[in-house]
Formats: sequence, structure tokens, C-alpha cells
Amino acid sequence: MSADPQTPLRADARRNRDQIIAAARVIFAEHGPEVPMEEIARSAGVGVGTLYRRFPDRDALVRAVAVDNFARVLEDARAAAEAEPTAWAALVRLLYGSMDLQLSIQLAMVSMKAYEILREDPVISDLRQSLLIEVESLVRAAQEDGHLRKDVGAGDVAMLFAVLLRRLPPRNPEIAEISTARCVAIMIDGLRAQPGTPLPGRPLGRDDIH
Amino acid sequence: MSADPQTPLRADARRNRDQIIAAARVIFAEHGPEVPMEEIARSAGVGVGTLYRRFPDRDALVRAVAVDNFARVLEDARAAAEAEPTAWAALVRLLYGSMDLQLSIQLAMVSMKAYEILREDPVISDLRQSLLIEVESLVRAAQEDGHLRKDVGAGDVAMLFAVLLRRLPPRNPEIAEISTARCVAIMIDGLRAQPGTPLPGRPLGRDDIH
Amino acid sequence: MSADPQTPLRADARRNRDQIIAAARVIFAEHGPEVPMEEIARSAGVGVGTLYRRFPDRDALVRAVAVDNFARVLEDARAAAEAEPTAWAALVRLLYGSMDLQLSIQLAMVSMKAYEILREDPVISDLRQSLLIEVESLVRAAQEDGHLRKDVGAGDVAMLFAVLLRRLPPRNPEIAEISTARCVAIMIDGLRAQPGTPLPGRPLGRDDIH
Amino acid sequence: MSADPQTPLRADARRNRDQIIAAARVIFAEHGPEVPMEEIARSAGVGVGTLYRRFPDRDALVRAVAVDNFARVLEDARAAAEAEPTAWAALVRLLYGSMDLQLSIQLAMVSMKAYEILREDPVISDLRQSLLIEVESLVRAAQEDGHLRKDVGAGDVAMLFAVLLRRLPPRNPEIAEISTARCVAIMIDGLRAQPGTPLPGRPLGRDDIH
DNA sequence: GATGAATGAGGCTTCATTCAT
DNA sequence: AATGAATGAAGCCTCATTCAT
Repeated sequence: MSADPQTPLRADARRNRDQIIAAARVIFAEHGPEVPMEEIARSAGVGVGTLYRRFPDRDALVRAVAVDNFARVLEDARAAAEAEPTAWAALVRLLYGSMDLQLSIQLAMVSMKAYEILREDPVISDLRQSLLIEVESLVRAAQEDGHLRKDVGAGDVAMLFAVLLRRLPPRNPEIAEISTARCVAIMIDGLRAQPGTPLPGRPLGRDDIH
Repeated sequence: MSADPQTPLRADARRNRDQIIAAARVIFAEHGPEVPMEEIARSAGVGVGTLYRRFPDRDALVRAVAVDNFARVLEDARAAAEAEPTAWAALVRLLYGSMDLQLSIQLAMVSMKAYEILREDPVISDLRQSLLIEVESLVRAAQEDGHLRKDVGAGDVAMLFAVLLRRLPPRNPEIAEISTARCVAIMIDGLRAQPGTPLPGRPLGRDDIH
Repeated sequence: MSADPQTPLRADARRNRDQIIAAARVIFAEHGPEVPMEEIARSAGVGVGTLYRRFPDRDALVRAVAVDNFARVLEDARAAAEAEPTAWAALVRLLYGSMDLQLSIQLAMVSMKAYEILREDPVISDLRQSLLIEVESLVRAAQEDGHLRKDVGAGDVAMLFAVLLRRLPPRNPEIAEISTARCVAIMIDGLRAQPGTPLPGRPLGRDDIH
Repeated sequence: MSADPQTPLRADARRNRDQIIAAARVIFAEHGPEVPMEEIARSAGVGVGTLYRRFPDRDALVRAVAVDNFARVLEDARAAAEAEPTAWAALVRLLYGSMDLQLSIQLAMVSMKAYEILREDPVISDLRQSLLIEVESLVRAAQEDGHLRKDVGAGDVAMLFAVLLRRLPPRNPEIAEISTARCVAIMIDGLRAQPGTPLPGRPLGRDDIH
């Protein structure tokens, strides 16, 4: 991300880099992406200088955390598609399963600032695109199965992901967990192919959501 | 003497206060609740000094904006309960109809900081409580009607509100609008009394969500 | 410079602004234009915030000091032209007399950074241009008088100014003063219309020196 | 043991040291003596660590570059004294000829910081002293010749050197060169033994200028 | 009361120097 | 011995809040 990809990092530098991203992920999730850089550094067990050597500024760090997370979600999506018997099951698993994983990326999208930072990044764009392609094929397959209602597109599903997985500010963690799970479940029922209200507008496709 | 909260403000002071809240609402919605105080003042057409005379610090302003908004939502809820033929219809209308109204209050809840500020406030608590009571009675009635699935509580519905109405960072506004409407519609279908997955956990009641 | 020229500053603000420029002039002269902003603020008797309210960043301050000084030199040049019986005398007086005055502007030109800052500034350009026009007419007149050697242009004279008036890093102040005066005197003798070496190159005009 | 200054450096260490000084000379000349150490190291093709092994801190490096340059000037002075037919010619050659040579040392003296660093250094003092002695004898001889005006001392001449050879911030290089040459020529005419203004103060001797 | 100036703490970032590999 | 990573002090600047006009 920040270093020349040609030159692989020295072992200790690599370790530090990873610690920093890990720490940032947790802290971003807990306190949003605007916590003082010093706090991130401290929590990663390094000096600010080290942090800045690895990531020239806050934006670079935010991007790196986001890339890291997007990549995980993509992996998850692929694993789900492969492991589950039906596309519908894969979607359901994704909606449930990514919750933990996405804690921080979603958080990273809560902030206007973070959003601005990420919107331009080409690496993020690529990951995003790959993820949407994956979701799109699941959506199509699940619709052919007859599990998923026909009037939704990959864009709709992605937006639901985004809406649902973005965390509320942290409250009682037990309740938070139950609540999220229940929201997801209700949403899944809403997605089922069965009689319901016709949806307004038109199905949103992969390209409708930027 | 005139600082006594009972004493109604002089007309011009009142006008200032309202201008400030109105301006803050817009700015909070657009740029989040952490914009410089000076910007808010400018956009309200007053000096910072005036802003601070009216609201001793940022927290007070955030609280005031939130109170203003909560009050509107409560009004909405009551109006819906009264005007709609069924409780279910009232809930649906609320889920749809509050979207505009809540733009800003939801935004105000996007930020960790804002959340911290509001969680302790007794006036907010009261409004919140009143709103939840209103929702609870709608939920019960809609369940008795047979419209609303039996396994949800007022807390679940409130969380759905919160999750859904929180805005994503601003993107293509047309798409944003369609998307939100569709998410809400899917959610409503998920709430319908009809065969679906059993929800995890237990119904969340009014008091479960703080 | 930094404030909207339309709105004249409030009396106290004006006073502060002047104090800041005065302090900066002295400090720039003593320690170069890269002293910590805090030091300048302290020495002007204000907080950093005030300094930054008046001058959005260091560059703005450097520019303001330079403008202030250029203006003085220009005044000096005009006063000399008017008061002295001959153009030659005016030039000589300028070379001597500006020494004190120019302490800081010259210093401001010692630093690469400062030079970069000033080179683009349109206000500085204007002042510069006015000054050069003034010098040019003195040069012409002094050459017609027969006092000044014919093979020099306004650009040459300006460069001599610049070279001579730039201060060396501060050493024994008494010696510094004597030394500068003597250098100037030698230079003046070099400029006299009398037999000497032909100068290399060609006379440098007003526009040759940027 | 090998840190003993007497012990000559190993060949590769020596090479490193020379590369560093050469690089520093160029960079100091181009960007002043305050460029980041890392930049100097990079441009010398070594790591910072190596730079610091050779020069314990920035001051040491500045001193080393200055010593290197002073030594060259001294050589120049001696060569000129020996090669030129008259002392006057030697002085003139020095004034002209050192321009190239001194580019960097002069630059190194532009900065207050550098000046502070050098003023105390005994090695520099020695070189300085040797140089002034050389100049002094040229001055005396040139005055006896009748070429050089009688009312100047070695200190005056040295100050003229210093004043003239210090470079202005880089501008159009062609003009810069012409301009410097012309300033020197004018100065030389000013130094000629011929009727002129009596100089203010008293001749500055070798010891007057620190 | 209103205004906008002043203050200074706090976050960001750079870079001289030290240290592990 | 060379390298480049890590450290942290120090400068820059912003902005919440207070205060003089």
C-alpha cells in the first residue's frame, strides 16, 4: 500500500505494519476513524514515527485498513459460494457471517471523511467490483433456485449489507449482537421469494451503487 | 435572572436560537456533527459569541438539535397512529414517512461523539421513552390484527428504524432515495406475519435497547 | 494582506497585526525567517492563535513583512530622489541610508524558502517594479550628470543593493556596521564615472533581474 | 581503536566519507544546509546509519564540508599568489576565480545556523587564519605596487569576498553569472588606487573580522 | 446583548538521532 | 561495518471556548 511493492518489507517492518493495521482496525471500530494517530500507535505498541513511516498520513492508514477488510469479505464471499449447497444459503451465510468480519470496514464507512478517502482509491474500487460480481452471481443463482425474490438486484443486496452491517454506536454488546442478528433475520425473510409488496423503483444492479 | 430557564426568551433571542438550530440541523446532516462551531454560527447568520451565549458548548447544541428532532418524530408517530386505519398501516407509514423527517436526527446519531452526548440526556430520554411507548402500542395492535409477525417487540422495530434511517454518506441522491425506499420495503415484507425463519434470540422490548 | 481589505480591522486587531509584523521583522532579522511561529507570537505579546488568525500561515507572514519593508524602501527612494540635489547623491544616499531600513527585507531574501515565497507574490512584484522604475530614472539622470559610469543599468545597481544589503550572519555589531559602510563606499567608488576596467557582459536593465 | 582520529580510515570507509562530503556540498549549495540528513545520505548512495557513523551529527558534517572548502580556497590563494605577476593581479584573480570554487562554502555561510556551527570550530579558525595571512600579504604588496588603494586592510578585502561571493537564491543562471561578474568588476574598480571618497571608519585588519 | 478577537490546548506530521538486523 | 527501521521531541496549525469592545 504505502511502500514500494517491489521491495518486500524487512521482517520487523512487516510485523509492525501488521500490528498497526490490526490495532487500527480495532480502534477504528471502537472509536471511529478519527482517533488521534498517537493512540493508534500506542495501541500498536510502536511510536508515532513508525506509524508515519509506514503510512504517510491518516488517509493512507484508513485505506490500508479498508483494503485489508474488503479483501477478507471477498474471501468470505468466495468461501461461502463454494461451501454452501445453494446460492441462497451462501447469501444468508454471508449476511450473518460477515458481521464480525466487517465490524471495522463498515465502521470505516460510517464517517464522511473515511468515505471520501475511500471513494477514489483504485485498489478499493477493484476489490469492491470483485465483491459485487461475486454477489451478483449469487443473486442470480438464488433467484433461479426460487429462493430469492425476483425483483431485487445485486445492488439492492449490497445496499442491505451496507445498511445492516454498519454498526450502531456501541451499546450493551449482548443486546447489540442479538439485535443485529434479528435485523438480519427479518431482512432475510423480507428477501425470500414469497408474496409481499411490490418494491418501489427498479431493481438496483451492480453498477447502480457507484 | 433572565438566565432562568423558565423565563421565556426575548423575541430576538428566540429567533436567534431557532436560526441556530435550523442551521445546525442542516449542517449536521450535510457534514456530520463535528463541523467547526464558527461555521455553524456563520451559516446561522450570527457571531460565535451569540451561539455560545445560547448554547454553552457543542454538546448543548447537539442535544438541542436532537430534542427538536425527536419531538418531530414523536408528533409524526402520533399523527400516524391517529390517521391510519390500522396499526400496521401506521407503522408502515412511519417507516416510510419518517425518512425525510429523520434525516438529521439520524445523522446526529451516526457519530460516536453525538451518541455519547445524547445517551445521558434526560430530556432526550423522556422523548425516547414516549416514542417507544407509542411504537409499542402500535406493535401490539398490529400483532393482534394479524398483520405483524408475533415474534418481534417494540425494541426490534425501533432498531430497524435506527438501522434503516441512518443515512449512508451522500452518494448519487436519486439512487440513494430509491435504495432507501427499497430497503424499507424489503424490511416491511420481512416484518409481515407470514411463514419465515424463526428469529434468533428473543423479542426485544422497549427497555432492552437502553 | 490577509484580511479582506474592504473591512478595516477593528482597532485592537489592527494593533495586534502591527505588533506582529514589527516583532517578526526584528526576529526574522535576528534569526532568519524560519523561527518557530510561537516565538514570534510570544515576542509580539500575543498567542499563536492570534498570529494565525491574522496570517493564515508562515508564508503569509513572510509576505506581509516583505511588503511592509519594500514599501518603506520605495518611500525612501522617492524621498531621496526628491530631497537630494543630484541623482547621484540620491543613489548614494539610498545605498547608505537604506541599510538600517532594509535589515529585515534583505534578511528575508537570504533564505531560499523566503525567496520562493516572495517570488510569486503580485503585491511584492508591484512594489519591486515601482522601486526599479525609481532606480532606473535615478541611474539615467546620474549618468547624464556624468557622475555615474555609463556602462551600468538599473539592474546592475539593484543587484549591488541586494548583494550589499543582505546582511552577513550577525557578528560583532560595531565591526559589522563599519564594514558594511566601507563596502558600500568602495562600491560607490567603483560606480563612479572614471577610468576603470570595462565591465564584462552587458548592462543589466530593469527587466533582466526578473 | 579504529575510532582514533589518527588511524587512517579503511579504504571503503574513506570512499564513503568522500562521497558524503561531495554529496553534501552539492546539496548544501542547492538547497541550503538544512536539508534532511536522509536526503544527503540517499544522494551519497549510503544509508543514514553510515552517514551518522562518519559524522556524529549534522554539525560535524557541516564543519567537514566547510573545512574541505576552506582548504580549497587557501590552495587557490596560494596558487594565485605564486602564479600571477603582481599581487594585484593575484587578488583580482582570486576575486574572480574563487567564484566557482566557493559556491558551496559561501552557501554554507548563508545560514545563521551554519554560521553558528562554524564560528567556534578550531580547525576552521586555523584555515581562516591562514587564508587571511595570505590575503594580508597580497594586500600589502598590492598597495606597495600602487595598484590597490591604501586605505583598505585585509579585513576589508575579506569582507568584500564574503559579501560578493555569497550567492543569491538561484535565479536565471545566465543572468546570475553575468551579474556576479559585473559586481565583482565594479568592486575591483572601487578598490583601485585612484581618487575617490575617503572611506568611513578605519581600515579593517585581519583580526577585526573575528 | 451581539460581535468577533484572543487564547492555548491538542492533533498532525517531520526529521534528527539511536538501535536492531 | 552498513543498512534502514524505530523513536520521540518539536514545530505547524486548527478550533473550542473565553473575553474585550
